[in-house]
Amino acid sequence: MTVRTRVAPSPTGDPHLGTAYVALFNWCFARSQGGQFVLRMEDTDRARSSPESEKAIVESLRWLGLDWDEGPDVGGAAGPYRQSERAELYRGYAEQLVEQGFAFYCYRTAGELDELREARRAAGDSTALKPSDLALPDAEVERRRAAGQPSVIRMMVPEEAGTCAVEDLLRGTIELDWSMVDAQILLKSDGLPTYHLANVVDDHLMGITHVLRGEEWINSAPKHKLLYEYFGWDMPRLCHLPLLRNPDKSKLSKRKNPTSILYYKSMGFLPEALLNYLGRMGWSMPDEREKFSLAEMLEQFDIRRVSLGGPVFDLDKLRWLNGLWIREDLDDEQLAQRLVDWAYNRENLMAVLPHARQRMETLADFAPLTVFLACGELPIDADSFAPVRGEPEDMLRYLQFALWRLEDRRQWSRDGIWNDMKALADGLGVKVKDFLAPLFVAIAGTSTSISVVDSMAMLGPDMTRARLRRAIAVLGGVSKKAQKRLEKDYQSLSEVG
RNA sequence: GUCCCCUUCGUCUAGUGGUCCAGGACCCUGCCCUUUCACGGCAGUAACAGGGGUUCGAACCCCCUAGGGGACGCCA
Repeated sequence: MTVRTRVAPSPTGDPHLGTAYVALFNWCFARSQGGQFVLRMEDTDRARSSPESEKAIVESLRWLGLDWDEGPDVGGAAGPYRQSERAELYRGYAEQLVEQGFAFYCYRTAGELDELREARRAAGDSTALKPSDLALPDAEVERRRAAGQPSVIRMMVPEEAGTCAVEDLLRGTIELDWSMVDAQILLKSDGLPTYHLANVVDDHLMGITHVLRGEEWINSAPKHKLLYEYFGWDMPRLCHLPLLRNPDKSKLSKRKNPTSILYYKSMGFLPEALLNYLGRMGWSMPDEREKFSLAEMLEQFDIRRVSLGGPVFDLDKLRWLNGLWIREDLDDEQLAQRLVDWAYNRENLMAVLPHARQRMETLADFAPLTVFLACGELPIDADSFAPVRGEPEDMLRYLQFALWRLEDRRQWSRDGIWNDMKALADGLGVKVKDFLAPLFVAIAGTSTSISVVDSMAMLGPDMTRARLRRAIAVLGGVSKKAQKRLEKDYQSLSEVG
């Protein structure tokens, strides 16, 4: 058997906890059955693919202690992404389906699609567009083709009433209504495949027998089943895992919770403990023990012990578990080494020193100056902002705008951050110095510190965003109403900029 | 709105018809240990979403309702 995890680089390049979670269960499942576990880099979307984000994911999984087998190299399976090669590969398969009558070219425009969906929705139907909805008169198709309008390849789907039965390892048979299944685009107008096509083609070429993926994919299973039938290929067995949740039960998301593995690393969590904790999400040891290594989990692994309710990611419990690992599994020698590797390494010191040295009169000045770089959450409260001049309302605005801007930032670099902050200050018509003042407190815990922009660059995207979020909360937060107004201001600011 | 999935303490969970007036862990509270804090030890608060069935018997099986979540993209 061969089990794979698709790893999808996020636009910001942060390796997501959910990816590690699914990878862990795929790993355990494959290994416990004596099978192969392979990775498939998912970057059919041009905007998401970058060597950096691929590297970040791969390194995070390695850091956690998950290893994988080298799968067959299907146009760059886990190695560097080779877009042109893969584009050709999928185009071939898409065109094959067109020839066989299982797919068709579609010249509809985005505006037309919106209208069609709106009409269906208004009628109380599902918004799934069927081949007949999308059809155009031959003459019109010919006209658009001649005019050089872009086209996509869509798959044929059943239009009559009925259901599609999908087998799930944990849930048994799931019946999905065909009315919900639209004529999915397989090949985009830029020539690249969508997930659905790439997923099916890759899995077949890689000889995948089992797919463990997030619950969010249940609804697209009929499309995948259909594609396997069209191609005449064997379909892998499916298993949908529950989704990790925010404290409010919604799908774990960056906006509400730090989700990057790198964040937890910089918060000082041990990889063993983080992996252990993920293994406790929706899964339990037969003897209910809380602390276990990956090897121990593998020893006892049984996919049927997965519980289906979406588990809420609880930082308190993770902290407790991490403490257990530190106390019970590391002697002083090992703990010292972990500390050095984590924060007090040469590379980190060399990065801060240029900023710290001007402010140092004794060596002892170094630690107080830089503590904020080596601690998770800053001990700040509303009073911490007292030295900052200006209205609390303005401070909140600055912090919120900075946060929004940095949430969109893809490349995390000192200069990029600086440009963002400068642009915001200019847009607001305030001095950069005043704009940055509350940020100092949020990031470093004090209004007198080394360059806040450099600090943010060193702390990394997730730690920076987390601190900004916390500062906003500490200052009383932004009410729903205020947020709406801020969003509007922010929008108009961005448009001008 | 339509479809799908899910539902045991605040949170993570054990539990697959009787051994459950529901067990463990985090959190919280109290006590002990201790020069402080923490660790550790002990104790306590706290849940089967609701309603109908099936059965001698239901947290466990079936149905309905409610709640939560997900999907409905030229994102994955």
